[in-house]
Amino acid sequence: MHRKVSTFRMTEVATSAGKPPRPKKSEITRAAILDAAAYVLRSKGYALARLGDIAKRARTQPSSIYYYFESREAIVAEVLRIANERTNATVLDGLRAVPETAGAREKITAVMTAHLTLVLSGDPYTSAHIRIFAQLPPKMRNHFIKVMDENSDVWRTLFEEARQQGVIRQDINLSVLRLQVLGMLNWSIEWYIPGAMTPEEIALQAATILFDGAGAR
Amino acid sequence: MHRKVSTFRMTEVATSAGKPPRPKKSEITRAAILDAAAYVLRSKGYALARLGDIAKRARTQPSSIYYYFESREAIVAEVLRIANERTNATVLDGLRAVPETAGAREKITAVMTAHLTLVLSGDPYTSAHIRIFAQLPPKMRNHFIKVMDENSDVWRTLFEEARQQGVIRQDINLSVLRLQVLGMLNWSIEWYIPGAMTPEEIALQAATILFDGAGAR
DNA sequence: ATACGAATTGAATTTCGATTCGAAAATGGC
DNA sequence: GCCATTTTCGAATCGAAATTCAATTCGTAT
Repeated sequence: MHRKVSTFRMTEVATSAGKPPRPKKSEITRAAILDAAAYVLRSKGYALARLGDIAKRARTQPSSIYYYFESREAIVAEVLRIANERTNATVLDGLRAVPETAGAREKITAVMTAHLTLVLSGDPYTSAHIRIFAQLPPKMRNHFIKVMDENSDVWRTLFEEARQQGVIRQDINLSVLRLQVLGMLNWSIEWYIPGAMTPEEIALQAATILFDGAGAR
Repeated sequence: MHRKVSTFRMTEVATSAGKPPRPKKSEITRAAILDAAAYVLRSKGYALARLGDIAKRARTQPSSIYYYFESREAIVAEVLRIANERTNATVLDGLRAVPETAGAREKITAVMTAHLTLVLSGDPYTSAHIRIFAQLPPKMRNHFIKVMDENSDVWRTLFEEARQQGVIRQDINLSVLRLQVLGMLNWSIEWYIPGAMTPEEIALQAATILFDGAGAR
């Protein structure tokens, strides 16, 4: 029953005749349930995501889900945890892809592109996160507000760096700017339709607006 | 039971001894229920907004609500209808407040300020609308997508006007720009905390970014 | 004061979906 | 093939909330 993920199996390999045998097969099912949950949460929202829907999509039974998770809430929480993990990792990857010596503008553009691409690529975890966040039970919401705040250190740092380098004007409030940019990016999930423009192009336009504005020179 | 709102009472006044007496008292209760619903929807989200919560806040009983509305969904739909009505009216008012002869930039700034002020003033209808929109049952959602699309004609027109006047560069996709701006504004409901900056200041910063960018000149 | 429609109510009903549970079935090592 | 453990499943259970309904109260015009 719902093993804690943190049971370090690695150590077992060394101690040969360890008593607790290591599971492994079930990880697949567990992952399938989470994937299904993310998908259903994204499309139906927190309210209408039934355990039945999730089970069906994961090719299992509602009751079977309880072998892996404590409760419906626990599934949602895990989906969100993974979403944050992915988002953060993706953003960091995006940042690593540009040379350390690059200017703040280039770095911010890279990070914006990475973030938006993840969002619009339809990654169910990230999409679900954005979609249902506002609808969470207060307790869970507060928890993840903390998590998200920690993750936004990258952004904060980059924007400050930009100001240091004189890339961003003094009369702009940095915190608000950061949140406005994230709003511009995250809200796109509400209107984006694949086909017309690629996520990259949209991110690029957002970055252009951010730095140069849409106004004629 | 749930009278159609459209019973024109005005005509009655003239015909003196009209048979159908005009209701009036109940309008108050009906409005109270809607206000309460908007409030609860905003704070708890679509999922957790119980009829009981709404009734309590409206100082009535869950069962009483059915005297005024067909169902829970009907209440939500009416809240959203009003929200759209208000948003649209507010934006139009904002636009009327600036002289017809003003430039597109000035007009767009006015409209952005009007919209954001309504959103951040905490108007429960507007806030509820933004918050729960993504969580609606598909059928209702589709309906309101249409409504919102019609309402965004003002925005569309203004942005096109701006381009005509050469205020917005050619390499910017107008549709995407409009949606990005709305994202920047609407998402603010997720992070705004009264006190630090006024809605007007935030709108102004958004407009500045939109036209001039945050980048140093 | 009375009558009559408007409005409210509390109790009963219904519905629906999460959760529990014990019994099977699959799996894997011997 | 057999045992022990892991995993699945279907049939109840439970609870919460929406909804219905018959009875009552309220408002007001006469």
